[in-house]
Amino acid sequence: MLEKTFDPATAEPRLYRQWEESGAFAPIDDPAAPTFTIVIPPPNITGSLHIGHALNNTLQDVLTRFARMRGMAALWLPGTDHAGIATQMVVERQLAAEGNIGRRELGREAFVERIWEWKAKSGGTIVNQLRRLGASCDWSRERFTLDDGLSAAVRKVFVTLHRQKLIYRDKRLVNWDPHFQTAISDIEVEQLEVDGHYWHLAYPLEDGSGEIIVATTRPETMLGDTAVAVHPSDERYKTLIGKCVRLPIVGRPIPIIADDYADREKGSGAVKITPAHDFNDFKVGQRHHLPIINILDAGARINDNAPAAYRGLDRFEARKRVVAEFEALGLLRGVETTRHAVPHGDRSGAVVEPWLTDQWYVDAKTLAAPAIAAVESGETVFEPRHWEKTYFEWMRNIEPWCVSRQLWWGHRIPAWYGPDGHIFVAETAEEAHAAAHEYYGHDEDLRQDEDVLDTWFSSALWPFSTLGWPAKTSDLARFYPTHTLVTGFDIIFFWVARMMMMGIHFTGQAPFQRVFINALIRDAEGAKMSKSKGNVMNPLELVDEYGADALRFTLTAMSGQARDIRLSKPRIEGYRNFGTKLWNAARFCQMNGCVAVEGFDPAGVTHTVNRWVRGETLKAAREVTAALEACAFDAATAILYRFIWNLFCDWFVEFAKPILNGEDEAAKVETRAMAAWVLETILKLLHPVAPFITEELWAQTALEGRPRSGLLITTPWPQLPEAYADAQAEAEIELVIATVTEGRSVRSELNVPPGARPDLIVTEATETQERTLRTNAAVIGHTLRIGTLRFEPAPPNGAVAYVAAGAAMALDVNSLVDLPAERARLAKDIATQAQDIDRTAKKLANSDFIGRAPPEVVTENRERLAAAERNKARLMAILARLESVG
RNA sequence: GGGCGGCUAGCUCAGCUGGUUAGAGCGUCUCGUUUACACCGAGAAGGUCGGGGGUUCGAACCCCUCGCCGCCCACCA
Repeated sequence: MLEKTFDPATAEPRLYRQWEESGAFAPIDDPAAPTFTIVIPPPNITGSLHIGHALNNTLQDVLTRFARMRGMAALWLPGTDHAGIATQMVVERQLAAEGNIGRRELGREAFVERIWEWKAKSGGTIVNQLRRLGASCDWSRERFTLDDGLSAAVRKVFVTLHRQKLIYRDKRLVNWDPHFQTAISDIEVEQLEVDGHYWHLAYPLEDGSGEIIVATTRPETMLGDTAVAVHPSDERYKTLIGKCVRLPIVGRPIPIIADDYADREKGSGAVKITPAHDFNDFKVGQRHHLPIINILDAGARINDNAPAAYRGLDRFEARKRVVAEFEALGLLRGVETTRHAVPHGDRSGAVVEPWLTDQWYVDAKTLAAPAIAAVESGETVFEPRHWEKTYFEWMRNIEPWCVSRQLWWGHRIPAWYGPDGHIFVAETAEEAHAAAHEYYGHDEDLRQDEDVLDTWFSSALWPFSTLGWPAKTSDLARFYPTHTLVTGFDIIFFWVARMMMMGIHFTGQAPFQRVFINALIRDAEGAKMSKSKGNVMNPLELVDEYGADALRFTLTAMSGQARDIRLSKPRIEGYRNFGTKLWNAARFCQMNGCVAVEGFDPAGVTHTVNRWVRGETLKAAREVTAALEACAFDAATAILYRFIWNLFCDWFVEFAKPILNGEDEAAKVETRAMAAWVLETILKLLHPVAPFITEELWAQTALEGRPRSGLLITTPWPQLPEAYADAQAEAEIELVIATVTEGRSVRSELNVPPGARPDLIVTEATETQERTLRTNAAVIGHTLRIGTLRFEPAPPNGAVAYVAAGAAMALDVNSLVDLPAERARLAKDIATQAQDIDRTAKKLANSDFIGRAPPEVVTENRERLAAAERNKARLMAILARLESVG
């Protein structure tokens, strides 16, 4: 016998172990089976499961389980990301906390060794947390972006792209993070609005004939100024073009140049040019062949290119000093406060500096073209579609991707330098040396590039590197391209776009057929969850509190497209209750001997209730299937919820009761078998979203006397024949339900005592309706709690009439009736009908409507009007009689 | 400055290519120990679909416009 409720705490770990040990997570071997592949967005090894992961991975699991049950070779390939900066940060912090020597003192090799040790101990945390959610990943294929295979893939890609001239070394301005002292890519820069100042500085003309005023928010950069630019057609400055100003503090003469970049509307119209520390100025500098004077070191302190007094000063200190000195020189011409955007490193939070260095770049523009085409052609489809715009927008304006990082944790760049600076790019040191030997004609000492690659470089290869590429493995042949990628919009640029580029370039095929972009989870107030706000919801705690299924169902139900999800506990609680409801329905079935019958064919059932529920089950199965195919997760859960609670529990189980307690043995046998069949179908349909409770019920509602032969996780998905639909049964049960629903409403509004069992007298009904009501008398009797069901031309005195699905009937509540309440009820019903008549009649009186609306819509309205008029007349008659009696 | 998404019941959200009386869950109110379930059952109240204009026989849905809210990209003159 089932317990009263499901106990997730004990059942979940047990069930998960069972699944894992059964081998169900691995794709089936059948070469004929179509494949369905999802590669997990690899979580950072430093991470722990947050609610966003919970959503993202739940959806992946739903899709994977769905595909698996449909007989596909379903592979959900898991793994983790080495997360360069994040991991290096964590271990550095740990070193500091333990009072150890720092990274630099420790040395590169020892430090990296230290990270591997840390990874061995803590790197598996998040993966184990995924198990608690029920994630059915094929753990035997788990990968890590820094494992040997993936590292080999990274080297191969780098070398190949270099040979194709799609990776090159270049000296240009990069976004430099002075905190981590590494270059970062454009998209790792976050523009933050901050309060700042706008200083107006006067630069005296060299010939003493006056001055020119420039405005800046970064006065310290003037130490590296090499020109002042004005617009060529700016009358104010025309005569100054070609002259020089003497740069205050520095004393260097710099030219006044004409360039379109200068905006006459902004500031004074003259702009200082610092090619070494501003992206726009850099371009101006190139156009005019200006010297590039770098005044910052890697830590963003002023270097030796500046006057001695400034050397070693922090940039913000230098800023104050420059302003003070201008003021002292009488050259400060004004200060305004402003709010403006300042670039920050997304990891460090430090203000990023444009800085001139040598870095490795990927020619993203070239790689992007086929990646754009793949989405244009529909080879890869974004879901929801509008994200394609975001993708296109970025891809069409893509800039070279800086992939080198001055870090230690990551893929070391496979480039070696000879003594003369010649670069040998090779997959191994041996190959590099061989190439050097050929180049120099003898052996030479080579020095490997110190830098590592951007973490996203290896992530970009994830869909094929994890399947064994560059080797031509059977996995690669079988599971690539993958089917669906489920991820957040925040990494469309970082990850999705780059996987598209690399995937197409190296395999000729886009890595996914479909990219499903899931929503962002916010708290109940709509605020983004963050540790500092203290509004984070820990998914593991929610699993502890409500069970994994409840959390999964909630996240799935709320993952409507293109929308933030506001997660709140009452919602999760509601879905926990839903599980309990199902559990108890199963318990009811069990108590009534509703056990699956071997060889039972629902096609053969004869009882109306059973034919009806068969058709409804078909409908639900069809709709859930379609919804899951389309990633309409919210629709899928809504259908399941309604079918299970509002149809199976509320109506079918109630209808079954009188049958199961009745005398008709044949009907009992049939209904038991049918109830068991519907329940089994429910368990299957619900399994992808709520795997634990369904698997547990599957086991506990085993065939009579025998355990199940297999687990639900690998049980075939319901594929029901269209012939299960039964319009006649549907119409009949509709009448029964209307009879009961309307009758209940009458009882409630007239305050008929719950215990009273009034007779129900049917006064007007078609022959079919009469037959239906007759055959379902027991069912109506039980659900509406009436005495007898009779057919008489007129209701007895004191009976309360109502209309259900066009049939007129009356509840004989006699002395029980509350007259004023009854009058009010009738008046309300009449008003509703009158309103409907009014609206419909108006529509039908419109000749345009008759002429232009489709005929079926017109007919529909005619019928509607007739029905409403009939109903109104009946109700009026009843009211009149009531008045005469009362 | 460019772009995207949203604005529907007290709250959170559904409403497909325009077509009956705009739905659900939660919350609220009334009633209920009917042997699956109080993590339950029955009933009820509650909405001028952000404002305005237009197209149409007909608009929550299509077009224009305005207003808020959120986000992305660009912007350190």
